[in-house]
Amino acid sequence: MSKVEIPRKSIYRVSIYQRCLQRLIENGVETVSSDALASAAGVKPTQLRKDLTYFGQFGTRGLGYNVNTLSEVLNKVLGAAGYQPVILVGVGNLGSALLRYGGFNKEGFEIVAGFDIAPERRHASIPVHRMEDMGAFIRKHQVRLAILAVPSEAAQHVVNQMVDAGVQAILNFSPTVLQVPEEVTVNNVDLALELENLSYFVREP
Amino acid sequence: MSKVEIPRKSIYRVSIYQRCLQRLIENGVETVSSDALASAAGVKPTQLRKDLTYFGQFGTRGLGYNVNTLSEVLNKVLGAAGYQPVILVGVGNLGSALLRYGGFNKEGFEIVAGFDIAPERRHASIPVHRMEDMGAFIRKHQVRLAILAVPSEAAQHVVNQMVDAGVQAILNFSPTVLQVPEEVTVNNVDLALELENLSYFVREP
DNA sequence: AATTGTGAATTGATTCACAGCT
DNA sequence: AGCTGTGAATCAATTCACAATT
Repeated sequence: MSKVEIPRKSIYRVSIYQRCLQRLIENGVETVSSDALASAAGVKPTQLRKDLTYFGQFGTRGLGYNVNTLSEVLNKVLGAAGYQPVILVGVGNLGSALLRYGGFNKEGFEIVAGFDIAPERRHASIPVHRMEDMGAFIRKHQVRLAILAVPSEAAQHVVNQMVDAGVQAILNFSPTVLQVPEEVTVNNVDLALELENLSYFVREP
Repeated sequence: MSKVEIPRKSIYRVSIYQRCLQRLIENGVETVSSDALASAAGVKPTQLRKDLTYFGQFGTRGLGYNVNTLSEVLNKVLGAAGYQPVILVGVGNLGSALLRYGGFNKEGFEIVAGFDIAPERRHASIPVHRMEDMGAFIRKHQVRLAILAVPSEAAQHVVNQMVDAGVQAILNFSPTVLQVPEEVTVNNVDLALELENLSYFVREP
């Protein structure tokens, strides 16, 4: 078993490196040193190198990394190679704001459906279904990834249904701590909390 | 100098504790143990206690914490006591989605104005001004907190202006690494990255 | 000469274990 | 008896320092 336990933070940073590489490709750059790439990503070069060693050796000593090769490798590592259907559950204030913001629909991701207790909350670009149909939909379309934006009270209940139906990863915008089995991954994004947190750092003149 | 260097993660968690306390208050609970509060917040009780010691001693041995007292203390600690005017810069796709989502306007925060290069992007609830007027506005209204949702290319430039004018903390939704002087705090929220990151954890059946 | 890859050292965060109050 | 507060121990992440490679 090669479970060497890769730190979650490393995986996070790999996504950042990936984005920087994309920009380099656009600019026609062919080779990049750990030094240059790290500074673009806002980390120390040793950290970048250490992060990469979790996945293999991709550089050439004395030279650096081939931008295209590295980008392809990281793509594979991140599993971003294939297509991922995504559902968005909770099409209220925040949910529909997230839909309107198109940023999720890129590079292999597609929000294929919304779900809400009040599905008349219709949305131009994607169909919004009734909550009761979520489980069946997940199973039918083999959805593995879900965005959750329901009120806190409903969150845990909805998550249980999702997980039962086969969802493996959840991007959670509801301000609650979710209980999930350990094979399911949750990324929490708590917008109000982020703002609140900042006010600690605002000090008087 | 009492700079004991409080870990940023602790401050983060304090915001979470605060939210759990709020719920307890609503339910009329008067006292809570570190054990109970920690499990509500999804952390270990020792961690909660350790976090609190950075700010003082608020509990009664053998009993627990008084919910009201603790909540007030944490409020003060987080600087959330007063009123904070907030500006939102970049009223495009994401920016206006964030405005529509009302979640920021609570507990002492108020989004007082938006700024955009194309200010005709008018928005029902708040005035959207021209970008050139941002600096003056920040100075005039003593704005210390800003939400940034401009395209990556523009982000650093806008941030420089903000910081010059006196902004001390930025909630950054632009997918870029921002360069700021060390007295300025940035919280990054990169929605696309969060989703991309999750796909690493989605494994085949 | 430049730059990667990595074991060792360091720094930081979490958890333990228990003394100290109530 | 119950629960907090905390120094000491452990665990995890980062950074250093340098050998290996082109």
